[in-house]
Amino acid sequence: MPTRTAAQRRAEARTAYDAFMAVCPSRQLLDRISGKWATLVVTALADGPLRYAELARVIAGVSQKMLTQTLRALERDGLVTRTVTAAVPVRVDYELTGIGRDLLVVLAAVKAWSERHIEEVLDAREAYDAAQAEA
Amino acid sequence: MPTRTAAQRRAEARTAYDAFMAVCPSRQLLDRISGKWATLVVTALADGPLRYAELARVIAGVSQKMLTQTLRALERDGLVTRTVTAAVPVRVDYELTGIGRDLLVVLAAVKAWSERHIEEVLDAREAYDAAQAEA
DNA sequence: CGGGATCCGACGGGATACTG
DNA sequence: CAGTATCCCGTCGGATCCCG
Repeated sequence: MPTRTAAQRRAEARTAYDAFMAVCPSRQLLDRISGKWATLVVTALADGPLRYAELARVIAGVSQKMLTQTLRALERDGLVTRTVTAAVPVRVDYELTGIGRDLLVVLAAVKAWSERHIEEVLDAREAYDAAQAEA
Repeated sequence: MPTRTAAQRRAEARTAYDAFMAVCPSRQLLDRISGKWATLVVTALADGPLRYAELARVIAGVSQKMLTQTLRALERDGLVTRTVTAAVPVRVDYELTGIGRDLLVVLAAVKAWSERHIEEVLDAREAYDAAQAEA
């Protein structure tokens, strides 16, 4: 059961969305799409559809619980499609939607940034911790 | 006390960083910078330094605990500087560093994406929930 | 003003076991 | 293969009180 009716939603929609506002739905969305697992899942689907087990392999260390949970949330938000192929055993493919590919561009930049700047951050941490230790 | 020595870190650094790998430090960094509070704090500092109370006001709904915790983490990672001006009462300013401004570009895109696509996502959710309800 | 310290509930998230 | 269900623990995160 949705917490808001479509009419209520449309009324809200007339005001600008601003994630700095506490109750703005765009902040909830920000909470969703930012975050480790969403970022890794979306970027993992960059080169086309993947099966569940393939995703689990690409994203090393993810538990099935978090993988399933994240995929469901992304599917519900219209960012990923879930295609079941009846067979034995069953085959399930996940693929980015149009809007999902749009998000991919943004999230891929975040992931790439982490990988590009991790060394500087590691050095900064070392310096910070050293300064704290002497104090 | 750091969990790795500088020598160990440097040894690791010779291998490429890939956030898809479970133990890669860049995934820890991804975990840090992705996430609601980090994104909001960094983007809030886009137009220059802000005081603690100003940050708390701009980022509506943030508790002091999370604001302080997030600011400390960003400072430790070298993304934000903390400047204390001795006075009564004390004045503390937070400002993005060079690398912090670099991150801002990426995170601002994430925040903007949320605000731009929230309506489509809301519609997708409604459709998804409706489909689930009838099943 | 800019926090630190503490308590506590809620949820994130891993491990394991079971199913169609 | 692709999940679901359950247990369990750690952390997230808010509320409150206190301090320099």
